[in-house]
Amino acid sequence: MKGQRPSDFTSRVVAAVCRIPPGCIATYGDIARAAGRPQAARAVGNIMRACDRPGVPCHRVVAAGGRLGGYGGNVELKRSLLRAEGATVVGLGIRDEAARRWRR
DNA sequence: CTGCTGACTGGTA
DNA sequence: GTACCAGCCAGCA
Repeated sequence: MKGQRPSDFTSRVVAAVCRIPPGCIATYGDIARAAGRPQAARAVGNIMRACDRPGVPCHRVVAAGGRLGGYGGNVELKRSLLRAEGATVVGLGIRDEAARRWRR
């Protein structure tokens, strides 16, 4: 690899999100793990919010348990985008760990 | 330079 | 099954 600077983490996160194929969704933890920080899911969310620019399908990034997480305040839009791509959005009445059961 | 917040996760009560 | 807490990371005031 290469010099792994803290800023590099951001680039890797964006690259990982860009790598998500259409019709597929990844969780913040997955992106964090792909970036090299399995526990940096929070930081990933921060980067998404700070890097919500075209080219980065942040709408394909959802929280664990089937929750959409957030989208600046347009979560419904995010849900529509995922549904349009055929992504299995299970975030309907899920709220907590019981939700992750569908995934585990 | 220091501290807080935040689009999260996992575990325990 | 549901609710709360603690931990980790990066960006910003």
